Amino acid sequence: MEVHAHLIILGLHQDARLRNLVVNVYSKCRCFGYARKLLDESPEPDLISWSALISGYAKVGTLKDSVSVFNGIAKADIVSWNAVIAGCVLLESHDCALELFREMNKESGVSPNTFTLSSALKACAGAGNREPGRQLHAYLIRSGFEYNNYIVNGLVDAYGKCGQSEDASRVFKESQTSDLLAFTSMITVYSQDGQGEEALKLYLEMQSQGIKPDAFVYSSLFNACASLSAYEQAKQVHVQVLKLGFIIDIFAGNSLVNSYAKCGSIDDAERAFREIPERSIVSWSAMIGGMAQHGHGRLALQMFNEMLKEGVAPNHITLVSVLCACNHAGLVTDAKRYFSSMEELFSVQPMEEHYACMIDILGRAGKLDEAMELVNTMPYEANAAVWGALLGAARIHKNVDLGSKAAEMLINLEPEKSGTHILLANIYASAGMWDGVAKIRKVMKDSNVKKEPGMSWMEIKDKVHTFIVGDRSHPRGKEIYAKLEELSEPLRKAGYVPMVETDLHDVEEREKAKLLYHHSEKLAVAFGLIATPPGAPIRVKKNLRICLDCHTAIKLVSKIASREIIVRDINRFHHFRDGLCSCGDYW
DNA sequence: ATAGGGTTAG
Repeated sequence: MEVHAHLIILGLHQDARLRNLVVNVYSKCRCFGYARKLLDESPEPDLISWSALISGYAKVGTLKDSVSVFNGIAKADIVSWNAVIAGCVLLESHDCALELFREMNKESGVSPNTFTLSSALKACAGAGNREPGRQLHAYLIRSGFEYNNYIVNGLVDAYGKCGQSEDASRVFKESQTSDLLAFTSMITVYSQDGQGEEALKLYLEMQSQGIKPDAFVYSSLFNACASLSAYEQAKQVHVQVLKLGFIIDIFAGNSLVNSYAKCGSIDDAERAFREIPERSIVSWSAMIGGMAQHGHGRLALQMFNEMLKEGVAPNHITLVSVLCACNHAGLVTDAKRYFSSMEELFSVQPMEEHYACMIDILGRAGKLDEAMELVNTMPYEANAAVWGALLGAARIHKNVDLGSKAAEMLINLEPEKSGTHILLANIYASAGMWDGVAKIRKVMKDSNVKKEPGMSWMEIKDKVHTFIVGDRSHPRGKEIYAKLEELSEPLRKAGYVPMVETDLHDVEEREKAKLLYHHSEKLAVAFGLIATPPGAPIRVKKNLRICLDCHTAIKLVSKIASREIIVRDINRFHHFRDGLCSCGDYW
């Protein structure tokens, strides 16, 4: 403003070039009123000034003004097109950005450059369901922009966010880039796609090329460790960060908290949490969610209260975690209180997820009527999560009617999932309805639905050991089976009786008992006993829900062998210690 | 003058 005043005094404000410069200064200083007025009055406004104004409006969040300035330009040049498209992306109007991009290509006669394409790719990534597409990708190759770092990064990111990790990886490999951001994008794609091993491998390759990682890389890496449940790996990466002298930033810090929690160490998670200098709502949610998964319901609620005391407002995710904490700890009354007052106290309207969680809580606790009432009165159509919760409740409380109804709905919604059939078969079996079991077996055979094989993992140093039921291919297989044999007598004395569940495999009863004793989680625990020093905790991960028989057996093993055994199954953590499990047999 | 990567649940 002072500059403008000065120019007026000097009588120079009529000079077109100076005028435009002043407009730019105004735009940068976010004095858009002045900038626009000067431009409107200007006899020869230049495109540079208009573009600065377009982008300035977007940066303060007023897309309408940004677009209207753009629309007012008689003949837009490349920079003004780029500015308005980037503005749309910045404000997450991805479809608007792509629409403008199309219009530019078709009607304007202006050709896109790397700036335009970079924004267009980011719009594809943001829209999520719109992959870069053959046309755009082909254009990039034709135009020779293919190996530009911004473009490589944009393509990798867009393919990744659209769930096409193979395309992302192909682009990345072909580009042979050594750009930090492209590496980060590729590592992120792998870690979000559940390919933790690949993420860690690429991180090593990046280091061997002498590329210095930053906090962005580490937040993705910790996520990779979380998805692998790789405690030792997480620790190693954490040590590297500390050695590099980074003060962990908030994203990497949150990621680390989550990672330690998902790797089975809630204590390490809490230490990492306490070390975050400015904890955000994400930090608190991660910590509360972690405690919930570990079955520490009361502690999670304490944490939630501590958060409220510090004046941090919960969001919808925090409240899902809070309800989850109540669920895993069987705190029905608390859950009801939080659920019914969340809107009033925290201004968070209950969403589908909160309803699903509440229905799960009621169902598990055996309040099936209350659960159904909530299903019928909630403002949403019951989705797979809701029917899944009801099916689980029906299994626990042996309710055949509810179980078959829920299963029917689930099979319609997710026909490809085998778990539904299996759970329903379990319900029929526990009610002695063997013809029902046989019918399901036939349906599964006819529709080609295969039971997902149960698998368990155990990490020692930086090697992951995989186990499948009855598998003898592990290098120490003989010792593992010997260990199980050795345990069978003390187990029997402690009261263990094999619970031959209805298995959908066509095997003889005797075979079943043998298979049961060699379930993947039992193999992993036995391996843990022989491969780790006495007294060390044993951490196992399973891809499915832990089976009832294994749950009973591992409780007893924890006492017989004086070991803490931590099993992360598909839903939660089980901490076995001294003959008991943290889930209180409620899972 | 206009462009790139990361965190929490189910």
